[in-house]
Amino acid sequence: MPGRRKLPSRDELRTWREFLESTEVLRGRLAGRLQHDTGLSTGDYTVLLALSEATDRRMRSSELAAHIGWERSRLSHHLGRMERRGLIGREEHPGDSRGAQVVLATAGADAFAAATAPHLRAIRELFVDALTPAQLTAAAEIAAALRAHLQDDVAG
Amino acid sequence: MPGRRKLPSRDELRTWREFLESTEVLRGRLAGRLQHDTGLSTGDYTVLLALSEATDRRMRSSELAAHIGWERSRLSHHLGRMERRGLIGREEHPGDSRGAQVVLATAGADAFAAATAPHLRAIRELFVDALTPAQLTAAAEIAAALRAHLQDDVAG
DNA sequence: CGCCTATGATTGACACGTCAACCACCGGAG
DNA sequence: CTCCGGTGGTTGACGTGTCAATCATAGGCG
Repeated sequence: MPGRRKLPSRDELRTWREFLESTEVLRGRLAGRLQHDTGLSTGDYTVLLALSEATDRRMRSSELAAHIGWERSRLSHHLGRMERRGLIGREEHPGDSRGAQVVLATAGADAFAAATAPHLRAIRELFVDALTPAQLTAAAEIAAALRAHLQDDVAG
Repeated sequence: MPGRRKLPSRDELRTWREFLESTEVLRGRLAGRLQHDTGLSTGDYTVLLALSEATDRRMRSSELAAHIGWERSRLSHHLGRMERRGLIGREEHPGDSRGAQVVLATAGADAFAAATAPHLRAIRELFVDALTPAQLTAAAEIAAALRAHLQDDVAG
C-alpha cells in the first residue's frame, strides 16, 4: 500500500513546524512567568496541585505519579528537589514499609496558594485570550483527536 | 477593568490542560521514535537540517542560532555534544577570529540523510494522520494566532 | 596607537527528564 | 520457614535547557 508510506506535503510540514514551535514558545513563556512570579516550576505546580486536592494533603508516591501521569523515576527526582526546598515532606507508609507518603508541607501549601491565581491568569492571557472562541473549541478537538490517535498508536 | 483580570473558566482550563498534555505526548513520541530509529535527538535533527540547507554546508554559529531560534548558549552546549559524536565540526571564521563556523561533518550528513524519511513519515503518522483536513487547517490557524499573540506579549 | 564598548561564543552551575540498574520489602509457593 | 518473583521507590549516568558570568576579538573614538 503505497498510500500509507507517503510523506507529508510541504503544507502539512509547515503546519507541523509552526504548530510545534508555537506550542513550545507558549509552554516556555508560561513556565517563565510562573517561575518569575512565584518561584515555582510547572512541575512544582503540578505536584502541589495534586497534593492540595488529595485527602489529608498526602498521597502515596506511585499514586501521585499515576495521577499526574509521570514516570516514577521522574517524580522521585523531582520530589527530592522539592523536599530540599521544604515544599513537601516524605514519610513512611503505615502498613507497607516499601511505600512512601508524600505530604504537602506548609511552605508548599503557601507557595501553591500564592501561585494559583497568577498562573491561571497567565493561562488566560497567553492561551485563552490568544484564540477566538471557535479556535478554542478547535483546540479542544485537536487535543482530543491527538490523544485518541496516540493512544491507538501505543496499543496497536 | 475587572474584565481583564478574570480567571479562565473550568472549560477553558480543561481545554488548556488537554492541549498542553496532548502536545507534550506528541512531542515525546516523535522524539522517541527519531531517537530509536536513527540515534538522533530532535535537537540534532534541527541543527543538521539547517546545516544541510546552508550554502557550503557551513554556517556561522550565531547565524545558525538565529535561523533555528535557539539561544546561543543552548546551541553552544548542543554543538559540543554533537562535535563529540563527530556529527559536526567547528572551524575558525576567516576574517573574524571571534567567530566560529559550524560545518556539517560527513557522519552528520549521513545521519541526517538516513533520518529524514523516517522522521517525516513519523510526523505524518503521528500528527497529520491524527487530524481531519479541517482540523489540520485549524491547527495552522491556532499556531498563527498563538505566534501573533505571543509576539505582541513580548513587544507590548 | 591605546582605550572602550559591543559582539561572538563558551563555560559553569544547576534544574529537569529518561533509561537502566538497583534495593527493600511484600506475599505466596514449596 | 525459606525462597522468589513482583512491586514501590531510589539512584547514577547522562542528555538537555536556562541563566549569569566570562573571555576574546572587533571596531570606533580620542
